[in-house]
Amino acid sequence: MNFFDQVYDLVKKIPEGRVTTYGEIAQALGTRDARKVGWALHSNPYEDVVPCHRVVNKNGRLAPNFAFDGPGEQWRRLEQEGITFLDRDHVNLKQHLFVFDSHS
DNA sequence: TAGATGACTAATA
DNA sequence: CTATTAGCCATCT
Repeated sequence: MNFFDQVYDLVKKIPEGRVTTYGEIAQALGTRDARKVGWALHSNPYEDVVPCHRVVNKNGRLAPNFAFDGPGEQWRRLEQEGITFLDRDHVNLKQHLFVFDSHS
């Protein structure tokens, strides 16, 4: 089980209408490097398997909009799941942040 | 092997 | 809130 698979496994566990941060995933995996998480999603997102659109940075800001099918695609998917936004690029973390129980 | 890069975070201004 | 710096570490060249 590589780091990548662990990341994908966790991301797949994020329920609909929820989002989480790179830092949360990193900690849940016993590391502190959120960059690795970002790199994992960038490298092999297992498209249609891993809901990477539910992963945002600590500020609630979406990843670069061009990281998916097209600009605004991440936003469209999230809104469709019931996620509320502060603006076009920021999800309402306060309401939708999902935390893994691995590190309490 | 070394240096640059990056879907990040935290501290500081 | 933004901008800058530093820390982090796998991957790329």
